[in-house]
Amino acid sequence: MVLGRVVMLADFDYFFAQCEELRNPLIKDKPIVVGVYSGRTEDSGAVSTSNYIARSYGVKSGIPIFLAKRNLEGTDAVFFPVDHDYYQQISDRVMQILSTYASSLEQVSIDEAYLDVTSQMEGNFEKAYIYAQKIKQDIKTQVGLSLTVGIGPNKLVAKIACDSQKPDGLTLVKPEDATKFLAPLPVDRLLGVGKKTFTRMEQMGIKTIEELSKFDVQRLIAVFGKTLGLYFHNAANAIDNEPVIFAGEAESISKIGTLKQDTHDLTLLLQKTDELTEIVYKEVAEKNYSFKTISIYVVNVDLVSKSRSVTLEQSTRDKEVIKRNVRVLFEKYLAESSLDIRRVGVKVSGFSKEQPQQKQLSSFFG
DNA sequence: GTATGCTTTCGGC
DNA sequence: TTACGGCCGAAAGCATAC
Repeated sequence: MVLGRVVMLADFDYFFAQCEELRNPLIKDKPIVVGVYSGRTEDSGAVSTSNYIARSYGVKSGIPIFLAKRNLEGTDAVFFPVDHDYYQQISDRVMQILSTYASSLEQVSIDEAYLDVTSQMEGNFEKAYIYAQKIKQDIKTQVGLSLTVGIGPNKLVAKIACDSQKPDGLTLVKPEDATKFLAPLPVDRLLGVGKKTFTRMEQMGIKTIEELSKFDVQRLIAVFGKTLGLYFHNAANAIDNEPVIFAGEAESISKIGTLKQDTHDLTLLLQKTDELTEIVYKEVAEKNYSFKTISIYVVNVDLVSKSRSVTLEQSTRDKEVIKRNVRVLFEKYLAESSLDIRRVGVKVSGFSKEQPQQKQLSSFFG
């Protein structure tokens, strides 16, 4: 007999800021802001995460640090630069604990993971609620962090359940309630529905997931193609068979940095990207990857970002190949755009573990 | 025509 | 009135392959 799946999404609350609270519990009642400082001026940078007290002042992820300071003027707010190594250590600990509760764990980011607990629950959703409370309590006791859990018959429902109540939340959606739960939500809550698709669906008279679920499949297929059309139809009907599987290594490695001064000068730009390349290369070499695609990333003075990339004929693991291609990409880019540049980045992707492909003599004789 | 792959942009955290 | 990170995968748009 095949059990219906029981899937959880565990998502740690305001993770970076909560880690700072953990390190220094005395600041818990204050607004906390964790930000990335570019080093250009005292307060140049952006907010990465803030606790809920800071959020009540409109201080949220992505806003400039100077704005956060202005909003929090007169409060006893505390500001921290991101300490990624520390957050990673905490993440490793909590993920390790979570993994003991599941048959499989799929980490989606530093603070988020899916758990397949079907066999632990024997398919029983009543048990799952108690089980999730136990997990939350265990993490609270062992590590001291709060998290939000969504439970559903698959990843899709678990994710949306999780989003529905934060922080320190626990939302359970039974299989028989799943379609009812999704019905009133706007279609862009579904993975795969971005701005363009949202607009297209809107024009077709589809705004809610319920409307999408009732829409004729054949017409969906006619508009979006077989794969996407079927996917949308299933998702809207709370059907999702994506397994919870151990997520492999990252698909790309990149490094971005803010320049001391805005510039359009190739030599100055390459000076910076060479530094970034060294760091990227070090990580790629440590992981023993070969890579096939090299990209540059540019943020102009107007804060508009652009990227350019090349894909090589053959994968390589050569640092000089990165530098050569970054140079060529920048030469081209600078000829196209006359704006001064504020930030630059280097990215490699298209990884393989093997040595770079080369014609093997043995194949001649095989 | 549909699927696949590559490039660029978008958006979440 | 200005001022503003870094990283990732998803989405979108196109070209080419099947």
